[in-house]
Amino acid sequence: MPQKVTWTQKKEDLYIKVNGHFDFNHCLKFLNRNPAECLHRVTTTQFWKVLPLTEQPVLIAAGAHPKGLLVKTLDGSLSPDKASEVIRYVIELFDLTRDLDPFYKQMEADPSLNRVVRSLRGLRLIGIPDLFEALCWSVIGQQINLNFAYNLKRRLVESTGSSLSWNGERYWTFPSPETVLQISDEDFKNWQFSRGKYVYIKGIAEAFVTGTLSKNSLVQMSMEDAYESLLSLKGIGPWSAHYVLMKCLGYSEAYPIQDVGLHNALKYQLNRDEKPSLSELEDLGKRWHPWQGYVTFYLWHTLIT
DNA sequence: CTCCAGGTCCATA
DNA sequence: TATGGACATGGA
Repeated sequence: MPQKVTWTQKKEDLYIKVNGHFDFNHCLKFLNRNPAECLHRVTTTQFWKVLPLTEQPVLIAAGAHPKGLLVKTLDGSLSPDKASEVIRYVIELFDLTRDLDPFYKQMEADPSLNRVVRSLRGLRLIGIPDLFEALCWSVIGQQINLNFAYNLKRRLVESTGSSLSWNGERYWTFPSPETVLQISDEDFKNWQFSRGKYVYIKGIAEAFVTGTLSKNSLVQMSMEDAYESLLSLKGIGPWSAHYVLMKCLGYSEAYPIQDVGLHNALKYQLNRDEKPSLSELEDLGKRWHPWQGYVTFYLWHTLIT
């Protein structure tokens, strides 16, 4: 059962009350894990981002507040429609409707990972609410190290995305599918994308533009059907499909079993010399069901230096 | 120099 | 159905 989230508005401030476990600092640490991140900014106590809403982008600064989150919108007045869109986006971004009690109960019985999970209590799965962005990011991240991936994303976003300046800082949004389709292969090459990556990304953009693909249609399917739809896209394999199911479509049981980060984190946390085998990963996945995605995310968090 | 990074596709047998 | 190579680049 999803957990209830309530909120109140005072002028440009939105106070979101989170029921259940929530630790903003654990979330902030994950959001701050790479200095080359270009789609949001993290300061000591605040998370800053331009939200890509339907009418116009809105810059927010979010910080901890007793029992929840205080979201300040920083540019212009906040109509009721806009406010509820901001709320919806923030709820998805921080997975605020998830009831974590069953997850914690289940993991308490897990002798190997209960300490890790306990140490990150209140961490929620940080999502990528925008499906196009999530798909592109999964393609960009394939096979290469994360630092390089963040640089590729940054070159793409800072060359073709939109930006908004506030108080001397510039905030970017991910380019639209239409914009991505206009990018020349030459540009992608100069940004050091492999040919595979930009062909896949353009193909995905094409699927959005032609209406073959939309988040709206995927959320109405079963997880299995959504998985198959994602797999049918060139460049989206099992890892990417599961990545998108967990980061964008809200499936806590999505399980990117091929993920190298997951393998390494398990190796360390289980105190092994080798990475776990595929069959062991499958067994672990069965044990964690339906929280494979959450466990994976918690393990990713342990990799932050 | 070799191997590995948040994999995936394609050719070949 | 299964396996090998290519892909771009940087760091260990």
